[in-house]
Amino acid sequence: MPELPEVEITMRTLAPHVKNATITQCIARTPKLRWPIPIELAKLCNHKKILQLTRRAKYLLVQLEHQVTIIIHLGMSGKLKLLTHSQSKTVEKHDHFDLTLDNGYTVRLNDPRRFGSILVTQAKPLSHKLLINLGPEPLEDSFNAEYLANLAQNKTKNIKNFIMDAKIVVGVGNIYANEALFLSKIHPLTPTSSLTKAKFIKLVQNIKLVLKKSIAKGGTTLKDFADSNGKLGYFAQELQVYGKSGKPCPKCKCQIEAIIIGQRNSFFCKKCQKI
DNA sequence: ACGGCCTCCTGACGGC
DNA sequence: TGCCGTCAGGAGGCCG
Repeated sequence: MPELPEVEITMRTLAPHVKNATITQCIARTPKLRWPIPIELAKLCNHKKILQLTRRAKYLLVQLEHQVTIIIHLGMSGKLKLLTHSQSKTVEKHDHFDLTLDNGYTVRLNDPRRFGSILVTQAKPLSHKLLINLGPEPLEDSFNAEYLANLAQNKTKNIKNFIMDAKIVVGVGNIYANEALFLSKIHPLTPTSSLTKAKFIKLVQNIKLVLKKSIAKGGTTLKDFADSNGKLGYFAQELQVYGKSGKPCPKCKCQIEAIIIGQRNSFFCKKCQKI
């Protein structure tokens, strides 16, 4: 299930197959995912050429000619499948939405939990209300220690929720937040404002590191993620603390602990990660 | 303005 | 074997 690396991999594997293709049909089999699938979507998209597939945070942007953009979010369980037209005749459970292309392919959204979304806009996609208030991309230079330290002043909340806040920085989901904090030797409950500049430098480095490593490993993390070609990712093998409660810390061998922070499972080593 | 809690939904898994 | 409770990778919205 998609965190940023999964969405990035989906974009990279899909882009070459959809770029310059023309949409011949939009099929919505489910009226509502997280939000209703816009009624006007087919009318806006049919017979338009796909200029580009890009990503902002965990949103995929299918940019069409004439200033139309389809905004796709995979939620917690969404996958985009790339199918040939003959493969696309078999519709499986939770196949909610199709883009049929004139080049022989169909892009299909399968999303068991239906937390994903399909939206469309005729304005600049980055000014869409879901995108306009997002923080910087974690892998871009504008996300750096100085930026983070500046925002951290007077912030009472804990560092884990802080880095998972999309207004601060996008794309740091629960898994990668846990991993980056472990590598930075920062306890997840540390009050944000009490971190030193040196810790922010480490933290930013490690957020970038875990995301890049995960992307390089074919994206992914957990058991049921597959990219749009159905290939599984291998980052799960690299996890140091996520999901490892009771197991020995890879550095000091004492037991990894699990606590709930902001309703999310959090894993850390209390010896290595100090407040 | 902000932080924290709730919620949408299905499937997988563990325990009895 | 099967039923039930619990938990899951996201994130907008609402409440205090």
